[in-house]
Amino acid sequence: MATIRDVARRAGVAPSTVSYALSGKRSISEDARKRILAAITELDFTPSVLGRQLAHSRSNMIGLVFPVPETELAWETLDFLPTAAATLNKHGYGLSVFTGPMAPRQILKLYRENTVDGLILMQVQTHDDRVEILRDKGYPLVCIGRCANTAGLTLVDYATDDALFQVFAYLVHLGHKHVGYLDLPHQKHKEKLGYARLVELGYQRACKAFDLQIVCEESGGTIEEGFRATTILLRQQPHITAIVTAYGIAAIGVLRALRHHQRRVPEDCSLIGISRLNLASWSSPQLTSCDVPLNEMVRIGAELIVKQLVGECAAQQVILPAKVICRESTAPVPLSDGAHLPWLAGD
Amino acid sequence: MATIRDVARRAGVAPSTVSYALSGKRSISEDARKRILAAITELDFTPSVLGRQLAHSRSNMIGLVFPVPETELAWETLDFLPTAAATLNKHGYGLSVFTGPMAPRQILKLYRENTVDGLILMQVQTHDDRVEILRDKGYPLVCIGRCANTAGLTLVDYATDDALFQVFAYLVHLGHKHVGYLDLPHQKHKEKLGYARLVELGYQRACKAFDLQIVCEESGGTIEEGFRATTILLRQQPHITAIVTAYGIAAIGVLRALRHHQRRVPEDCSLIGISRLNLASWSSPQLTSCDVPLNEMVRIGAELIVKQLVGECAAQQVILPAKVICRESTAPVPLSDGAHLPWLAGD
DNA sequence: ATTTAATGTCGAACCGGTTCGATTGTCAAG
DNA sequence: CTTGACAATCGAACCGGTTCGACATTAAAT
Repeated sequence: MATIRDVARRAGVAPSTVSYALSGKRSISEDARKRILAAITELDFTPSVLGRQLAHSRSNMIGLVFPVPETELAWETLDFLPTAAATLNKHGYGLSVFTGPMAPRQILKLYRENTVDGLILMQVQTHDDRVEILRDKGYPLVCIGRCANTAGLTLVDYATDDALFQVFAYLVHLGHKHVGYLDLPHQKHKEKLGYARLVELGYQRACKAFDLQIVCEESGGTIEEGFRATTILLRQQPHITAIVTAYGIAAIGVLRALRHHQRRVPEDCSLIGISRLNLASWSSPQLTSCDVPLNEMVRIGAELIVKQLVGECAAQQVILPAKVICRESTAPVPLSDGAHLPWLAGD
Repeated sequence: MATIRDVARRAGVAPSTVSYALSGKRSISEDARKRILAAITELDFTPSVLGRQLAHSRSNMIGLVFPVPETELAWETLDFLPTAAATLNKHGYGLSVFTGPMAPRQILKLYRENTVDGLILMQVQTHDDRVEILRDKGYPLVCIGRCANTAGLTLVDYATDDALFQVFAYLVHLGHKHVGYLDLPHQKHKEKLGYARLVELGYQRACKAFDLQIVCEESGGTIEEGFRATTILLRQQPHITAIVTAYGIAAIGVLRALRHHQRRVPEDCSLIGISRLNLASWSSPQLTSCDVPLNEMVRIGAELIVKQLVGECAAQQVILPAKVICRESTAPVPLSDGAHLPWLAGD
């Protein structure tokens, strides 16, 4: 493979001249430029990125770090990955994917050994060591999600709290009074995912604002858990006319449980929550929900990390607004006395 | 940031000695090793990967190339991406994601400028320029999927042809006679996806082997297309008791269309095909299908590309076997005369 | 005519590890 | 007492671009 020195020799100039001809950082005579371009073509020269990287001590790589999902399928979609790749490529950066639970020192190492120039960090926790350390060192960083102390951080998040509030508001608007709520599991709360904290906040705001009879049951983030929790809810309070879940894929389990217990959705029972777009629109019936725009969030995150590296912006915090998207899983509270539902016949 | 020369000075040895101490490629006295390790700790030294990369002319990066899906949601899942990342990391390589339609020269450039040491290429077409060129140059490459001429290639694929055959065999086994088939659209055939060719092969094998009345309709790979095609199939041949689709997400559209036309699945009409695991198990009813083990395929692909780079293996071709996974969307052909189906009442 | 400025080019140092050949020291075999 | 083999270490070259300071040439300003 030809090097810049080969090109220089062939064109009868110094290597530095070739470099300047390519980068345009100094002016070059038309004559020299022509000879250099010819030499490049003849030698089929492609500059290696490795030399540049070493000279600049930069890898031009952005890392995207996200932990392994609890269950293999819990990621409703990962389409934000190609989105991130495309966005970064557009700006001359590459996307390097890191997965699995990474200790803070492993993440630090990525910067120190120049594996990446910056990171996009997902699944940020309320108190996140990784964020603390990186902020401390001043390494370029964009968080997807919020931690407790966001001072000086660049982050992109979704108004999850407002989403949950809106979900309840929408049910109230439809006339529902008896609502089942699939709470996030204790374990999640303990892990203190930023997400979980916001869900809790929105829930409590809704409880205060609306006069609803809410029954609660903890549910993990799997189909099975959604099924189990729904079954318990229905046993506990057969009168519920709507179920709220903040944990995307568990909604599938809720749908199954409702069907299994002969509740039609949405005629007998509405289902609403927070989910990913494709999960909501692939299921039958399609789910009315606040769709988390993870794709858009990561796209913005990618833009922000690039801006940070170019140094053209201070810390920014972008919170995307929540909005209920009406699909097929919600309806006004049933007017019927529920006579066709055998378990309510005795009422 | 401390360099290897700083460490050497501090430990009172030559830089090369430090390098050897770290790599173990030459023996080092216990005394020197101790001093070097101490110096590393004191200086908080982390070797930069950039120097090593330049010295070796290797980036230790593997690229994963896959085209943009035709519609934004056509990727039922991308969970093979974290899988690939984890597998490669385990072997000391990084995963770099490339997306969008890449011309052969762009891909060539990735190697020439040392952006990647090897590639995993997805969505391989029957006649694929990219593959031809890379094979020609002898660059390390693993294909996910098959092209026509696989000589000298390392690839991982799924026995898609056999999958399609088994799908029909299973329907025959259940006693079905009138089957609707959602064919891949012409456009796809023209693009000559390796996948499409195998589907066609399996379909024709099944047509020959079984005595089935098959009605065919082309369908794109979207929910809407699946819905549209199914509607046409039902109009064309109301007697069909089963539908086969090879295009994952279109199955969702089929389910919707069947419900819309008052066909219960699987009581009135079975649905079966080829799909991704999570698509099949998230839908209601869960789909009986041959699950494409894309995750496993990519994992194996990652292992193979590493082996290729280490040089410890010749070209290998791995074809994962197909198997029908019975879920909820298939049943024996209905014995009833279909009297409850108004459009068959006149029969 | 002389200073000043701008343009074009070169050479060398540098980025941070890696590796080869040479050198020195030590111990055992001849 | 040599000679040979092996262990431990050093110095220098190298990987392939980038960039700074110096220098030469030419054009514009005084």
